[in-house]
Amino acid sequence: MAVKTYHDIIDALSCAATVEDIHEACSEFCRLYDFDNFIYGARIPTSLSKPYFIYISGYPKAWREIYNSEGYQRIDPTVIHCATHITPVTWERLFRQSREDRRIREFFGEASQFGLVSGVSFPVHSGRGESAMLSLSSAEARQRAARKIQEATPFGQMFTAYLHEAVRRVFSQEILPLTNVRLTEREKQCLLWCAEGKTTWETARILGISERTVLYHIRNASEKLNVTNRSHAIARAIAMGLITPEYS
Amino acid sequence: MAVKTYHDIIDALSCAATVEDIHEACSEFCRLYDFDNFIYGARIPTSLSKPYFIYISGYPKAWREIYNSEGYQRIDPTVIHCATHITPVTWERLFRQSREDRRIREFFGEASQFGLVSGVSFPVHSGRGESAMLSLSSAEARQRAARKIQEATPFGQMFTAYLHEAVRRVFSQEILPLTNVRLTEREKQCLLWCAEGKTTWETARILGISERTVLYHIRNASEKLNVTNRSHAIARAIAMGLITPEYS
DNA sequence: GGTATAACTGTAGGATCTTACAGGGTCATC
DNA sequence: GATGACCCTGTAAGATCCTACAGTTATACC
Repeated sequence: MAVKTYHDIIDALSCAATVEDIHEACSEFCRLYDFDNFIYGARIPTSLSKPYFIYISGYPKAWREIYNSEGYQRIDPTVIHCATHITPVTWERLFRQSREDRRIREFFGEASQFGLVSGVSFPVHSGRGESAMLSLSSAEARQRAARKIQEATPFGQMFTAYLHEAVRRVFSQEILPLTNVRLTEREKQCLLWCAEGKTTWETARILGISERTVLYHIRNASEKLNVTNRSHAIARAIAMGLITPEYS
Repeated sequence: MAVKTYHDIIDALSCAATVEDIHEACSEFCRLYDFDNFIYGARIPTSLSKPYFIYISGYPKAWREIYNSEGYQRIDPTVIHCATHITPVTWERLFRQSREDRRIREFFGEASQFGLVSGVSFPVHSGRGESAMLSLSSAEARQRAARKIQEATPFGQMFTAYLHEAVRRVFSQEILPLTNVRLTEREKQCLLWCAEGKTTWETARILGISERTVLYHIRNASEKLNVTNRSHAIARAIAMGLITPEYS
Protein backbone atom coordinates (compact mmCIF):
# COMPACT_ATOMS: atom_id res chain seq x y z
CA MET A 1 0.00 0.00 0.00
CA ALA A 2 1.12 3.50 -0.79
CA VAL A 3 2.53 5.78 1.86
CA LYS A 4 -0.22 7.62 3.66
CA THR A 5 -0.57 11.27 2.93
CA TYR A 6 -1.57 14.05 5.20
CA HIS A 7 -5.11 13.98 3.85
CA ASP A 8 -5.44 10.24 4.36
CA ILE A 9 -4.61 10.70 8.02
CA ILE A 10 -7.10 13.52 8.48
CA ASP A 11 -9.72 11.37 6.77
CA ALA A 12 -8.84 8.46 9.04
CA LEU A 13 -9.30 10.75 12.02
CA SER A 14 -12.68 11.86 10.76
CA CYS A 15 -13.80 8.24 10.63
CA ALA A 16 -12.05 7.09 13.82
CA ALA A 17 -14.40 5.12 16.04
CA THR A 18 -12.11 4.01 18.87
CA VAL A 19 -9.21 5.31 20.91
CA GLU A 20 -7.01 2.83 19.06
CA ASP A 21 -7.98 4.37 15.71
CA ILE A 22 -7.01 7.77 17.02
CA HIS A 23 -3.79 6.44 18.49
CA GLU A 24 -2.96 4.90 15.15
CA ALA A 25 -3.69 8.14 13.32
CA CYS A 26 -1.30 9.98 15.64
CA SER A 27 1.39 7.36 15.11
CA GLU A 28 0.82 7.59 11.39
CA PHE A 29 1.19 11.35 11.54
CA CYS A 30 4.43 10.98 13.49
CA ARG A 31 5.80 8.58 10.88
CA LEU A 32 4.84 10.88 8.02
CA TYR A 33 6.65 13.86 9.51
CA ASP A 34 9.47 11.92 11.14
CA PHE A 35 8.57 12.38 14.77
CA ASP A 36 9.25 9.66 17.32
CA ASN A 37 6.49 10.10 19.80
CA PHE A 38 3.39 12.06 20.74
CA ILE A 39 1.09 12.87 23.60
CA TYR A 40 -2.32 14.42 23.46
CA GLY A 41 -4.11 15.72 26.54
CA ALA A 42 -7.50 17.38 26.91
CA ARG A 43 -9.52 18.76 29.74
CA ILE A 44 -13.22 19.08 29.33
CA PRO A 45 -15.49 20.88 31.77
CA THR A 46 -18.38 18.78 32.98
CA SER A 47 -21.40 19.10 35.19
CA LEU A 48 -19.39 17.33 37.87
CA SER A 49 -17.13 19.30 40.13
CA LYS A 50 -14.03 18.15 38.28
CA PRO A 51 -13.22 18.41 34.59
CA TYR A 52 -12.80 15.28 32.55
CA PHE A 53 -9.24 14.55 31.46
CA ILE A 54 -8.34 12.55 28.39
CA TYR A 55 -4.85 11.44 27.41
CA ILE A 56 -3.74 9.63 24.32
CA SER A 57 -0.09 8.92 24.58
CA GLY A 58 2.82 7.08 23.09
CA TYR A 59 5.17 8.49 25.74
CA PRO A 60 7.20 6.11 27.94
CA LYS A 61 5.22 5.07 30.98
CA ALA A 62 8.19 5.61 33.24
CA TRP A 63 8.40 9.26 32.22
CA ARG A 64 4.68 9.80 32.63
CA GLU A 65 4.85 8.37 36.14
CA ILE A 66 7.70 10.65 37.11
CA TYR A 67 5.89 13.55 35.48
CA ASN A 68 2.73 12.93 37.47
CA SER A 69 4.35 12.20 40.78
CA GLU A 70 6.54 15.30 40.52
CA GLY A 71 3.59 17.43 39.46
CA TYR A 72 5.54 18.60 36.42
CA GLN A 73 2.39 19.91 34.74
CA ARG A 74 2.82 22.93 36.99
CA ILE A 75 6.19 23.88 35.50
CA ASP A 76 6.06 22.19 32.09
CA PRO A 77 6.53 25.15 29.70
CA THR A 78 4.65 23.38 26.91
CA VAL A 79 1.59 23.06 29.12
CA ILE A 80 1.85 26.66 30.25
CA HIS A 81 2.28 27.91 26.71
CA CYS A 82 -0.65 25.89 25.39
CA ALA A 83 -2.93 27.05 28.19
CA THR A 84 -2.33 30.69 27.32
CA HIS A 85 -1.62 30.78 23.59
CA ILE A 86 -3.18 29.72 20.34
CA THR A 87 -0.03 29.35 18.30
CA PRO A 88 2.23 26.30 18.23
CA VAL A 89 5.59 26.45 19.92
CA THR A 90 8.82 24.55 19.51
CA TRP A 91 10.48 23.14 22.58
CA GLU A 92 13.68 24.78 21.44
CA ARG A 93 12.08 28.15 21.80
CA LEU A 94 10.71 27.35 25.26
CA PHE A 95 14.13 26.08 26.26
CA ARG A 96 15.76 29.29 25.14
CA GLN A 97 13.19 31.38 26.96
CA SER A 98 13.79 29.51 30.21
CA ARG A 99 17.44 30.42 30.31
CA GLU A 100 17.39 31.51 33.92
CA ASP A 101 15.09 28.94 35.46
CA ARG A 102 17.11 25.94 36.60
CA ARG A 103 14.05 23.83 37.39
CA ILE A 104 12.83 24.07 33.83
CA ARG A 105 16.24 23.29 32.37
CA GLU A 106 16.40 20.23 34.58
CA PHE A 107 12.90 19.30 33.49
CA PHE A 108 13.97 19.38 29.83
CA GLY A 109 17.09 17.41 30.71
CA GLU A 110 15.09 14.73 32.48
CA ALA A 111 12.68 14.44 29.53
CA SER A 112 15.63 14.03 27.15
CA GLN A 113 16.62 10.86 28.95
CA PHE A 114 13.37 9.35 27.75
CA GLY A 115 14.00 10.30 24.14
CA LEU A 116 11.97 13.50 24.40
CA VAL A 117 14.73 15.76 23.17
CA SER A 118 13.16 18.14 20.68
CA GLY A 119 9.60 18.73 19.65
CA VAL A 120 6.69 21.00 19.10
CA SER A 121 3.42 21.54 20.98
CA PHE A 122 0.07 22.59 19.56
CA PRO A 123 -2.67 24.16 21.65
CA VAL A 124 -6.40 23.85 20.99
CA HIS A 125 -9.15 25.87 22.60
CA SER A 126 -12.67 24.97 21.71
CA GLY A 127 -14.70 27.96 22.76
CA ARG A 128 -16.72 25.61 24.96
CA GLY A 129 -14.16 25.83 27.75
CA GLU A 130 -12.38 22.74 26.53
CA SER A 131 -8.67 22.97 26.05
CA ALA A 132 -6.26 20.43 24.71
CA MET A 133 -2.76 20.08 23.38
CA LEU A 134 -0.71 17.78 21.21
CA SER A 135 3.02 17.42 21.59
CA LEU A 136 5.16 15.78 18.94
CA SER A 137 8.62 14.72 20.02
CA SER A 138 11.84 13.69 18.37
CA ALA A 139 14.98 12.10 19.79
CA GLU A 140 17.07 14.25 17.46
CA ALA A 141 18.98 17.19 18.86
CA ARG A 142 17.11 20.49 18.88
CA GLN A 143 19.19 22.11 16.15
CA ARG A 144 18.99 19.14 13.81
CA ALA A 145 15.25 18.69 14.25
CA ALA A 146 14.46 22.37 13.71
CA ARG A 147 13.88 22.08 10.00
CA LYS A 148 11.53 19.12 10.01
CA ILE A 149 9.61 20.66 12.90
CA GLN A 150 9.16 23.88 10.99
CA GLU A 151 7.91 22.08 7.93
CA ALA A 152 5.49 19.92 9.86
CA THR A 153 4.05 22.74 11.93
CA PRO A 154 1.13 23.92 9.75
CA PHE A 155 0.05 20.32 9.27
CA GLY A 156 0.44 19.57 12.94
CA GLN A 157 -1.65 22.59 13.85
CA MET A 158 -4.49 21.45 11.67
CA PHE A 159 -4.09 17.81 12.63
CA THR A 160 -4.51 18.85 16.25
CA ALA A 161 -7.84 20.52 15.55
CA TYR A 162 -9.17 17.41 13.81
CA LEU A 163 -7.67 15.24 16.52
CA HIS A 164 -9.55 17.11 19.17
CA GLU A 165 -12.83 16.81 17.31
CA ALA A 166 -12.21 13.10 16.81
CA VAL A 167 -11.49 12.64 20.50
CA ARG A 168 -14.67 14.50 21.37
CA ARG A 169 -16.62 12.19 19.08
CA VAL A 170 -15.05 8.96 20.29
CA PHE A 171 -15.37 9.89 23.94
CA SER A 172 -18.86 11.25 23.48
CA GLN A 173 -20.34 8.23 25.24
CA GLU A 174 -18.33 9.00 28.33
CA ILE A 175 -18.48 12.75 27.94
CA LEU A 176 -22.05 13.17 26.87
CA PRO A 177 -23.72 12.22 30.14
CA LEU A 178 -21.42 14.75 31.78
CA THR A 179 -21.53 17.52 29.24
CA ASN A 180 -24.67 17.00 27.27
CA VAL A 181 -26.83 19.09 29.52
CA ARG A 182 -29.59 20.56 27.44
CA LEU A 183 -31.03 23.76 28.75
CA THR A 184 -34.35 24.97 27.42
CA GLU A 185 -34.63 28.32 25.70
CA ARG A 186 -36.10 29.94 28.78
CA GLU A 187 -33.49 28.44 31.09
CA LYS A 188 -30.74 29.86 28.91
CA GLN A 189 -32.39 33.26 28.74
CA CYS A 190 -32.83 33.45 32.50
CA LEU A 191 -29.23 32.41 33.16
CA LEU A 192 -27.98 34.78 30.52
CA TRP A 193 -29.68 37.81 31.99
CA CYS A 194 -28.53 36.87 35.48
CA ALA A 195 -25.00 36.55 34.11
CA GLU A 196 -25.44 40.10 32.82
CA GLY A 197 -26.01 41.21 36.38
CA LYS A 198 -29.79 41.45 36.27
CA THR A 199 -31.80 40.59 39.36
CA THR A 200 -34.68 38.16 39.34
CA TRP A 201 -37.11 41.06 39.15
CA GLU A 202 -35.29 42.71 36.25
CA THR A 203 -35.01 39.44 34.37
CA ALA A 204 -38.72 38.83 34.88
CA ARG A 205 -39.48 42.24 33.43
CA ILE A 206 -37.16 41.73 30.45
CA LEU A 207 -38.68 38.36 29.61
CA GLY A 208 -42.20 39.46 30.41
CA ILE A 209 -42.85 36.75 32.98
CA SER A 210 -43.19 36.64 36.75
CA GLU A 211 -40.33 36.60 39.22
CA ARG A 212 -41.46 33.20 40.37
CA THR A 213 -41.05 31.80 36.87
CA VAL A 214 -37.53 33.14 36.56
CA LEU A 215 -36.68 31.40 39.83
CA TYR A 216 -38.31 28.27 38.49
CA HIS A 217 -36.19 28.24 35.34
CA ILE A 218 -32.99 28.96 37.21
CA ARG A 219 -33.77 26.16 39.63
CA ASN A 220 -34.40 23.72 36.79
CA ALA A 221 -31.19 24.75 35.08
CA SER A 222 -29.29 24.41 38.35
CA GLU A 223 -30.58 20.88 38.81
CA LYS A 224 -29.57 19.92 35.28
CA LEU A 225 -26.15 21.45 35.85
CA ASN A 226 -25.89 19.78 39.23
CA VAL A 227 -25.02 22.97 41.05
CA THR A 228 -26.09 24.64 44.26
CA ASN A 229 -26.72 28.27 43.45
CA ARG A 230 -27.03 30.90 40.78
CA SER A 231 -23.37 31.87 40.62
CA HIS A 232 -22.36 28.26 40.28
CA ALA A 233 -24.94 27.70 37.56
CA ILE A 234 -23.69 30.68 35.59
CA ALA A 235 -20.06 29.65 35.95
CA ARG A 236 -20.75 26.13 34.78
CA ALA A 237 -23.09 27.12 31.97
CA ILE A 238 -20.43 29.46 30.64
CA ALA A 239 -17.66 26.91 31.07
CA MET A 240 -19.73 24.36 29.18
CA GLY A 241 -20.52 26.81 26.43
CA LEU A 242 -24.26 26.64 27.09
CA ILE A 243 -24.51 30.38 27.39
CA THR A 244 -22.20 33.12 26.15
CA PRO A 245 -22.80 36.39 27.95
CA GLU A 246 -21.87 39.70 26.35
CA TYR A 247 -22.04 38.33 22.85
CA SER A 248 -24.60 39.59 20.41
CA MET B 1 12.53 40.91 -4.72
CA ALA B 2 11.81 37.20 -4.47
CA VAL B 3 8.29 35.92 -4.03
CA LYS B 4 7.29 35.87 -0.38
CA THR B 5 7.02 32.49 1.23
CA TYR B 6 4.64 31.31 3.86
CA HIS B 7 7.25 31.83 6.57
CA ASP B 8 8.00 35.36 5.44
CA ILE B 9 4.36 36.25 5.88
CA ILE B 10 4.16 34.71 9.33
CA ASP B 11 7.30 36.61 10.28
CA ALA B 12 5.80 39.82 8.93
CA LEU B 13 2.73 39.21 11.06
CA SER B 14 4.87 38.67 14.12
CA CYS B 15 6.45 42.08 13.57
CA ALA B 16 3.31 43.89 12.44
CA ALA B 17 2.86 47.18 14.26
CA THR B 18 -0.18 48.66 12.53
CA VAL B 19 -3.48 47.55 11.08
CA GLU B 20 -2.03 48.31 7.65
CA ASP B 21 0.83 45.87 8.25
CA ILE B 22 -1.67 43.20 9.15
CA HIS B 23 -3.86 44.04 6.18
CA GLU B 24 -0.83 43.77 3.94
CA ALA B 25 0.13 40.39 5.42
CA CYS B 26 -3.38 39.09 4.73
CA SER B 27 -3.25 40.37 1.15
CA GLU B 28 0.16 38.80 0.75
CA PHE B 29 -1.20 35.51 2.01
CA CYS B 30 -4.09 35.71 -0.46
CA ARG B 31 -1.67 36.33 -3.33
CA LEU B 32 0.52 33.41 -2.30
CA TYR B 33 -2.34 30.94 -2.24
CA ASP B 34 -4.33 32.50 -5.09
CA PHE B 35 -7.27 33.86 -3.14
CA ASP B 36 -8.98 37.06 -4.19
CA ASN B 37 -10.15 38.49 -0.94
CA PHE B 38 -10.27 38.06 2.82
CA ILE B 39 -12.09 39.19 5.91
CA TYR B 40 -11.04 38.78 9.51
CA GLY B 41 -13.39 39.43 12.41
CA ALA B 42 -12.84 39.12 16.14
CA ARG B 43 -14.93 39.65 19.21
CA ILE B 44 -13.19 40.28 22.48
CA PRO B 45 -14.98 40.36 25.83
CA THR B 46 -14.34 43.52 27.81
CA SER B 47 -15.23 45.01 31.12
CA LEU B 48 -17.86 47.05 29.32
CA SER B 49 -21.26 45.63 28.69
CA LYS B 50 -20.47 44.98 25.05
CA PRO B 51 -17.62 43.02 23.54
CA TYR B 52 -15.08 44.78 21.37
CA PHE B 53 -15.32 43.94 17.67
CA ILE B 54 -12.42 44.13 15.28
CA TYR B 55 -12.64 43.70 11.53
CA ILE B 56 -9.87 43.67 8.98
CA SER B 57 -11.35 43.36 5.59
CA GLY B 58 -10.69 43.48 1.91
CA TYR B 59 -14.33 42.72 1.12
CA PRO B 60 -16.36 45.11 -1.04
CA LYS B 61 -17.94 47.82 1.06
CA ALA B 62 -21.25 47.45 -0.71
CA TRP B 63 -21.48 43.83 0.33
CA ARG B 64 -20.51 44.58 3.92
CA GLU B 65 -23.23 47.21 4.11
CA ILE B 66 -25.86 44.84 2.82
CA TYR B 67 -24.55 42.18 5.18
CA ASN B 68 -24.83 44.43 8.20
CA SER B 69 -28.15 45.98 7.37
CA GLU B 70 -29.69 42.57 6.66
CA GLY B 71 -28.21 41.11 9.84
CA TYR B 72 -26.66 38.29 7.82
CA GLN B 73 -24.32 37.37 10.65
CA ARG B 74 -27.30 35.55 12.14
CA ILE B 75 -27.63 33.15 9.20
CA ASP B 76 -24.13 33.24 7.68
CA PRO B 77 -23.08 29.56 7.86
CA THR B 78 -19.40 30.48 8.04
CA VAL B 79 -20.01 32.53 11.17
CA ILE B 80 -22.12 29.80 12.72
CA HIS B 81 -19.56 27.15 11.93
CA CYS B 82 -16.67 29.17 13.30
CA ALA B 83 -18.52 29.97 16.50
CA THR B 84 -19.04 26.28 17.25
CA HIS B 85 -16.10 24.48 15.67
CA ILE B 86 -12.34 24.50 15.73
CA THR B 87 -11.73 23.07 12.29
CA PRO B 88 -11.71 25.05 9.04
CA VAL B 89 -14.56 24.65 6.63
CA THR B 90 -14.96 25.21 2.93
CA TRP B 91 -17.89 27.23 1.69
CA GLU B 92 -18.66 24.43 -0.70
CA ARG B 93 -19.30 22.13 2.18
CA LEU B 94 -21.51 24.63 3.96
CA PHE B 95 -23.40 25.18 0.73
CA ARG B 96 -24.00 21.45 0.34
CA GLN B 97 -25.15 21.16 3.94
CA SER B 98 -27.69 23.94 3.51
CA ARG B 99 -29.51 22.15 0.75
CA GLU B 100 -32.96 22.74 2.21
CA ASP B 101 -32.59 26.24 3.55
CA ARG B 102 -33.54 28.72 0.85
CA ARG B 103 -32.42 31.74 2.83
CA ILE B 104 -28.87 30.41 3.03
CA ARG B 105 -28.76 29.51 -0.66
CA GLU B 106 -29.87 33.01 -1.44
CA PHE B 107 -27.24 34.39 0.92
CA PHE B 108 -24.52 32.50 -0.96
CA GLY B 109 -25.99 33.67 -4.24
CA GLU B 110 -25.95 37.28 -3.16
CA ALA B 111 -22.33 37.00 -1.96
CA SER B 112 -21.32 35.54 -5.33
CA GLN B 113 -22.39 38.73 -7.02
CA PHE B 114 -19.60 40.47 -5.13
CA GLY B 115 -16.98 37.98 -6.25
CA LEU B 116 -17.31 35.89 -3.09
CA VAL B 117 -18.00 32.64 -4.88
CA SER B 118 -15.88 30.01 -3.21
CA GLY B 119 -13.74 30.08 -0.13
CA VAL B 120 -12.75 28.70 3.23
CA SER B 121 -13.22 29.95 6.78
CA PHE B 122 -10.95 29.41 9.75
CA PRO B 123 -12.11 29.69 13.36
CA VAL B 124 -9.94 30.75 16.30
CA HIS B 125 -10.83 30.47 19.96
CA SER B 126 -8.41 31.88 22.43
CA GLY B 127 -9.35 30.30 25.73
CA ARG B 128 -9.85 33.83 27.07
CA GLY B 129 -13.33 34.04 25.65
CA GLU B 130 -12.10 35.71 22.51
CA SER B 131 -13.20 34.26 19.24
CA ALA B 132 -12.28 35.21 15.75
CA MET B 133 -12.42 33.98 12.19
CA LEU B 134 -10.71 34.49 8.89
CA SER B 135 -12.43 33.89 5.58
CA LEU B 136 -10.50 33.61 2.34
CA SER B 137 -12.52 33.98 -0.83
CA SER B 138 -12.08 33.28 -4.50
CA ALA B 139 -14.10 34.33 -7.50
CA GLU B 140 -13.54 30.92 -9.06
CA ALA B 141 -16.37 28.40 -9.16
CA ARG B 142 -16.57 26.08 -6.15
CA GLN B 143 -15.50 22.97 -8.01
CA ARG B 144 -12.53 24.63 -9.69
CA ALA B 145 -11.29 26.27 -6.49
CA ALA B 146 -11.53 23.07 -4.44
CA ARG B 147 -7.99 21.96 -5.01
CA LYS B 148 -6.22 25.20 -4.19
CA ILE B 149 -8.41 25.60 -1.14
CA GLN B 150 -7.48 22.16 0.08
CA GLU B 151 -3.80 22.82 -0.39
CA ALA B 152 -3.89 26.18 1.35
CA THR B 153 -5.94 24.99 4.31
CA PRO B 154 -3.20 23.92 6.76
CA PHE B 155 -1.34 27.13 6.11
CA GLY B 156 -4.48 29.19 6.43
CA GLN B 157 -5.27 27.56 9.75
CA MET B 158 -1.91 28.44 11.16
CA PHE B 159 -1.89 31.87 9.58
CA THR B 160 -5.17 32.59 11.32
CA ALA B 161 -3.70 31.81 14.73
CA TYR B 162 -0.77 34.16 14.16
CA LEU B 163 -3.10 36.72 12.66
CA HIS B 164 -5.20 36.73 15.79
CA GLU B 165 -2.18 37.16 18.03
CA ALA B 166 -0.94 39.99 15.83
CA VAL B 167 -4.30 41.71 15.98
CA ARG B 168 -4.32 41.37 19.76
CA ARG B 169 -0.91 42.95 19.93
CA VAL B 170 -1.66 45.81 17.56
CA PHE B 171 -4.99 46.59 19.19
CA SER B 172 -3.61 46.21 22.67
CA GLN B 173 -3.70 49.97 23.22
CA GLU B 174 -7.41 50.03 22.55
CA ILE B 175 -8.11 46.66 24.10
CA LEU B 176 -5.93 46.88 27.16
CA PRO B 177 -7.88 49.55 29.04
CA LEU B 178 -10.98 47.42 28.46
CA THR B 179 -9.55 43.99 29.10
CA ASN B 180 -6.53 44.60 31.24
CA VAL B 181 -8.35 44.31 34.51
CA ARG B 182 -5.92 42.97 37.05
CA LEU B 183 -7.47 41.11 39.93
CA THR B 184 -5.39 40.46 43.00
CA GLU B 185 -4.69 36.92 44.17
CA ARG B 186 -7.33 37.16 46.87
CA GLU B 187 -9.91 38.63 44.56
CA LYS B 188 -9.42 35.77 42.15
CA GLN B 189 -9.60 33.20 44.92
CA CYS B 190 -12.80 34.63 46.31
CA LEU B 191 -14.45 34.79 42.90
CA LEU B 192 -13.24 31.32 42.06
CA TRP B 193 -14.76 29.72 45.12
CA CYS B 194 -17.99 31.60 44.59
CA ALA B 195 -18.02 30.35 41.01
CA GLU B 196 -17.71 26.87 42.49
CA GLY B 197 -20.95 27.46 44.34
CA LYS B 198 -19.49 28.25 47.75
CA THR B 199 -21.24 30.77 49.95
CA THR B 200 -19.47 33.69 51.53
CA TRP B 201 -19.20 31.75 54.77
CA GLU B 202 -17.76 28.66 53.08
CA THR B 203 -15.30 30.72 51.07
CA ALA B 204 -14.19 32.48 54.24
CA ARG B 205 -13.56 29.11 55.87
CA ILE B 206 -11.67 27.77 52.87
CA LEU B 207 -9.41 30.82 52.69
CA GLY B 208 -9.10 31.13 56.45
CA ILE B 209 -10.39 34.71 56.57
CA SER B 210 -13.55 36.38 57.80
CA GLU B 211 -16.80 36.61 55.88
CA ARG B 212 -16.43 40.35 55.87
CA THR B 213 -13.12 40.08 54.04
CA VAL B 214 -14.54 37.82 51.38
CA LEU B 215 -17.27 40.39 50.77
CA TYR B 216 -14.59 43.05 50.63
CA HIS B 217 -12.61 41.25 47.93
CA ILE B 218 -15.67 40.45 45.86
CA ARG B 219 -16.75 44.06 46.06
CA ASN B 220 -13.33 45.27 44.93
CA ALA B 221 -13.28 42.79 42.07
CA SER B 222 -16.79 43.85 41.06
CA GLU B 223 -15.72 47.46 40.92
CA LYS B 224 -12.72 46.64 38.77
CA LEU B 225 -14.91 44.58 36.48
CA ASN B 226 -17.52 47.29 36.42
CA VAL B 227 -20.37 44.97 37.38
CA THR B 228 -23.26 45.08 39.77
CA ASN B 229 -23.32 41.76 41.55
CA ARG B 230 -21.59 38.50 42.22
CA SER B 231 -23.07 36.56 39.32
CA HIS B 232 -22.14 39.30 36.92
CA ALA B 233 -18.62 39.44 38.30
CA ILE B 234 -18.18 35.71 37.89
CA ALA B 235 -19.56 35.73 34.35
CA ARG B 236 -17.27 38.53 33.28
CA ALA B 237 -14.21 37.21 35.04
CA ILE B 238 -14.68 33.88 33.29
CA ALA B 239 -15.38 35.51 29.93
CA MET B 240 -12.21 37.57 30.28
CA GLY B 241 -10.19 34.55 31.29
CA LEU B 242 -9.32 36.03 34.69
CA ILE B 243 -10.55 32.94 36.48
CA THR B 244 -11.05 29.41 35.22
CA PRO B 245 -13.34 27.43 37.49
CA GLU B 246 -13.21 23.65 37.64
CA TYR B 247 -9.68 23.47 36.34
CA SER B 248 -6.95 22.05 38.47
C1' DG C 1 -56.83 9.29 26.66
C1' DG C 2 -52.36 9.03 28.87
C1' DT C 3 -47.65 10.66 29.14
C1' DA C 4 -43.98 13.74 28.72
C1' DT C 5 -42.09 18.25 28.17
C1' DA C 6 -42.04 22.98 28.64
C1' DA C 7 -43.76 27.20 30.33
C1' DC C 8 -46.04 29.50 33.83
C1' DT C 9 -47.64 31.30 38.77
C1' DG C 10 -48.40 32.30 44.08
C1' DT C 11 -46.86 32.56 49.12
C1' DA C 12 -43.75 32.64 52.88
C1' DG C 13 -39.81 31.87 55.80
C1' DG C 14 -35.11 31.48 56.04
C1' DA C 15 -30.54 31.85 53.84
C1' DT C 16 -27.48 34.69 51.49
C1' DC C 17 -25.81 38.78 49.39
C1' DT C 18 -25.14 43.87 49.14
C1' DT C 19 -24.15 48.24 50.94
C1' DA C 20 -22.86 51.75 54.10
C1' DC C 21 -21.12 52.77 58.30
C1' DA C 22 -15.86 52.75 60.43
C1' DG C 23 -11.68 51.18 61.05
C1' DG C 24 -6.18 48.58 61.52
C1' DG C 25 -2.06 46.42 59.52
C1' DT C 26 2.03 45.14 56.17
C1' DC C 27 5.02 45.96 52.47
C1' DA C 28 7.42 48.09 48.62
C1' DT C 29 8.49 52.37 46.50
C1' DC C 30 9.39 57.11 45.86
C1' DG D 1 8.21 59.51 55.94
C1' DA D 2 4.51 59.60 52.73
C1' DT D 3 1.94 57.11 49.33
C1' DG D 4 -0.22 53.43 47.22
C1' DA D 5 -1.44 48.60 46.86
C1' DC D 6 -3.00 44.91 49.18
C1' DC D 7 -5.06 42.41 52.97
C1' DC D 8 -7.89 42.24 56.89
C1' DT D 9 -12.21 43.02 60.20
C1' DG D 10 -16.90 44.36 62.63
C1' DT D 11 -22.02 45.64 62.65
C1' DA D 12 -26.53 46.27 60.88
C1' DA D 13 -30.26 47.13 57.70
C1' DG D 14 -32.26 46.10 53.53
C1' DA D 15 -32.22 43.75 49.03
C1' DT D 16 -32.08 39.53 46.83
C1' DC D 17 -31.99 34.68 46.46
C1' DC D 18 -33.31 29.86 47.69
C1' DT D 19 -36.54 26.33 49.03
C1' DA D 20 -40.69 24.04 49.95
C1' DC D 21 -45.29 24.27 49.82
C1' DA D 22 -49.16 23.68 45.70
C1' DG D 23 -50.83 24.20 41.66
C1' DT D 24 -52.51 25.54 35.79
C1' DT D 25 -51.94 25.48 30.76
C1' DA D 26 -50.33 24.19 26.11
C1' DT D 27 -48.25 21.09 22.96
C1' DA D 28 -46.49 16.90 20.95
C1' DC D 29 -46.44 12.06 20.71
C1' DC D 30 -47.83 7.29 21.47
